[in-house]
Amino acid sequence: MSNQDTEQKILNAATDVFQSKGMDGARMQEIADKANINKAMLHYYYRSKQKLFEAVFKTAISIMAPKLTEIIEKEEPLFDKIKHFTNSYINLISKHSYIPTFIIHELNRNPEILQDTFVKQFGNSFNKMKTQVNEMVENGEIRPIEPEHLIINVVAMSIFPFVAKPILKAVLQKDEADYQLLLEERKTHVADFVINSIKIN
Amino acid sequence: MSNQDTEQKILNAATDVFQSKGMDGARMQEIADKANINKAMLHYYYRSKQKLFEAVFKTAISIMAPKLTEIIEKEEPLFDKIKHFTNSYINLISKHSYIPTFIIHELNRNPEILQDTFVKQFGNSFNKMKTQVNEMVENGEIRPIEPEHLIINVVAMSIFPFVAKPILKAVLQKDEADYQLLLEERKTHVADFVINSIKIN
DNA sequence: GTCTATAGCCAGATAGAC
DNA sequence: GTCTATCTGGCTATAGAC
Repeated sequence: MSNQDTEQKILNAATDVFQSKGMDGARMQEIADKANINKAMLHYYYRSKQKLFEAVFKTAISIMAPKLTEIIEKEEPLFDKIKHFTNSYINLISKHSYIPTFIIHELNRNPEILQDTFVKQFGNSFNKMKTQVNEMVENGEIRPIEPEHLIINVVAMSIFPFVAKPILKAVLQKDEADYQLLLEERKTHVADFVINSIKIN
Repeated sequence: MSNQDTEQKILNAATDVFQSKGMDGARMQEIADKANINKAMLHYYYRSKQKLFEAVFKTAISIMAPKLTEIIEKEEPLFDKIKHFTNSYINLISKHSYIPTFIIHELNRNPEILQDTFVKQFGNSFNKMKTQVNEMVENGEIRPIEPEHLIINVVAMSIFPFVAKPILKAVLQKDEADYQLLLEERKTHVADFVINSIKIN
């Protein structure tokens, strides 16, 4: 098998295991088993558990971050932006549902692993949206709101149902299919809820 | 020293370590050091790491759950309920800021550890609020909304800023003091935001 | 590049003296 | 109840044959 295939198979297996068990709970043996290769090969390709973890973490950020900056940076009316965001971000997370909890846990363990590049990129995109919101408030087009709170609200309502899935599933007494339905509903519900809150009647 | 004091000292130290490192990342030695006792004593009082962890997890749930059910169960107008919830729940979490991330991570690792009692208690309280919301919608007192989405929204906006603190602090470029200020603002902001969204003008 | 075998370490748990 | 010393198992990592 070619180098690249093996390397990719390892990264895929490592992604599965690290994202569900976390850095500390993950076992190199389990990753090797999932990749159908020998444990020694993991070290041959990635040198150490730490380096393999870093590759997985970096990939996770690179899946979540570009879409986020892309949407809030796009030149379009605020309400459209909000609709696009909730729809495509909830869609994206549905395909990678372990990532948010993984990122949150690992970042709480060790906040330093956040890359500068991501923070700066987001900072720039967010500044544009800040201006957009502030201008609309000044022009009386929407109710007064701090852009920071607005974006936290949108992101929180989009992501939280994924990270709190086990507890929400239990207390709302939903099976897997019902919970998936609820997540689907949120693609439009969250946008409507936010727009209702800030629009002038 | 009395049994109870030692047992409590151990539980406090274990809470610190488990909540910041997680079950897998926690070390019995570190807990012993924090409690200023011998490692063997941990096993004398709690038998195993697993049992000590369960005690910590149970305590964490018992700190978060009663307040939650208490507020949503109280007989009072919906808007007051929302205001009380965001204010006192954000206040409570501020005093135990590691708990939400801890619960979320451990529940994703192993969803079975959720106690039945908590789920049932919450289920009962939530049913009352459900009726309240549905009646207000039918009477045209608030905009149409599914009670489930409403409660997810309120809880998400209250808790998310704590679990995503490292990433939000970085991208919003806030130091610790500024971030605390933002959390303080959310006690009223979240309630206002929600009420604006559902109230009829 | 891929495997087997093993080094070396570290953490949870316990035995046993006091 | 509290300590020291130690057992035991499991895990990362590597040496070395092919």
